[in-house]
Amino acid sequence: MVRPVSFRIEKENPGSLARAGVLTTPHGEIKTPTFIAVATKATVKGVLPDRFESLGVQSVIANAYHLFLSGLETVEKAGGVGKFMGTSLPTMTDSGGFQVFSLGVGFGKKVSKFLPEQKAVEEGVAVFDEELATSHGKLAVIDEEGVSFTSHLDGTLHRFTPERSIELQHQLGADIIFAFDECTSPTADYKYQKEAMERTHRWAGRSLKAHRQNVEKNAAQGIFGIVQGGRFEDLRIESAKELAGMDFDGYGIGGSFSKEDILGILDKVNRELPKGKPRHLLGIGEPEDLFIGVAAGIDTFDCVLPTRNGRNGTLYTRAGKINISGAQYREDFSPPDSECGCSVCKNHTRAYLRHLFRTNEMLGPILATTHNIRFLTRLAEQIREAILNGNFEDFKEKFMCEYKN
RNA sequence: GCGUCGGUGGUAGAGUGGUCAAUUACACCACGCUGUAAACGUGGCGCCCUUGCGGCUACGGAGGUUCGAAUCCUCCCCGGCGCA
Repeated sequence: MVRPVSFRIEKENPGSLARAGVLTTPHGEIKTPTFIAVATKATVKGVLPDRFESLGVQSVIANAYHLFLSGLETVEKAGGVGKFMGTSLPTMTDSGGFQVFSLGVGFGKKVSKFLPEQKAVEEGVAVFDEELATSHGKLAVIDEEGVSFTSHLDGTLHRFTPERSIELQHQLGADIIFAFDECTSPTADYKYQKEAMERTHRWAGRSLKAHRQNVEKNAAQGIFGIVQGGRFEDLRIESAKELAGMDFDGYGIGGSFSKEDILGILDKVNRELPKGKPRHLLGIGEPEDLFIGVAAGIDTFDCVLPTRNGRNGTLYTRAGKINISGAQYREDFSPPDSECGCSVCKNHTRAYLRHLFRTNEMLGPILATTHNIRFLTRLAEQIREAILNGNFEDFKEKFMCEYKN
């Protein structure tokens, strides 16, 4: 049968794993490399859906955990997350695995290890030790079958299993869904990392099976597996090999937290994955990351930074990031980025954006986010062009030379 | 003119004999955010420096009481309110 999601490589870059390609989905093609905008709760915060195309956004990724907690039924009745949002672009949903991590370790960078205790599961009913969870300030506890967690919104108890996550993602109806994985803390020790990775592999198998068994959804949605293994090279390679042996439509690289972490071994991971299938780097997407990722064989990226930074007043420019509320921009009547060409750069000045942020006007975050999104999608477009023209290395060097941060 | 209440750091506003260079908020300055519990968070915010449980100057002004005052007393200046 013809799969709903397929990938075609147009051109490879000699000397690296970089390639330009086309990812085909039921809702159209995605030209890669590209940046996927994050729409966690069915909205790219601050960006009107009817502007996606003019901003070069080819696809958005929503989140099963967040939409499960609010709006699931509505989204399903609306005809899926894309239709609900009012966009005809291809969509993706993340499985919620990352939330297990962020809720499990608490918020912020102060990560701690998960409780490895095996929670008994009887007759498919979750046994949740609330005291155990709350005593550690955590909202989630993991066991072999899945994860029990309390909603960060109202404290209600819920349980995700690979099967459940896939079911939710079927209801959300995105073109591409992700296997349910366990995203570990980057500081987790080898033993736990290995344990979590092996569990993720088992969950990957269950996720895949749950998806393929649903004939209708299997014909309408593609599924990506997620490589784990933390910062350990051998685990990452083992994970890639293991996942490569499963019949996924594409792969996500998860659990990456910094350039120091996964980006250094990314190419080794990607060499183990099927060359002809798309690779998505989950959650990573600073400008420099795009170059590193693409060179290591990544096709698509998603990252909250362009939107979050936009809301918080940080703008991307060719020369690096700037904090627009800085005093030095008070009378800077130049555009955010002189070469960007987006509607914000065409019509507005740094001084105006600064003014909007200082006065707490909602248009400030909106304009900043709009520009940031365009900055990333445009950069990806330029990278794609460079690959097609055979001058990826030159473009990379030129950009990195000017971009400071 | 009499009476009364009040004058604190950019602003508002705590403090009402020592632990006060002075709570807090806002403003201001800087920085950070990487599969979004984030339109959020952290730090700074009198001056000086060899940056220290350091020095100096400060709570309208001048004096005084006291070991010690933003805090008590006296006079002056300024403002609100009331009566003339």
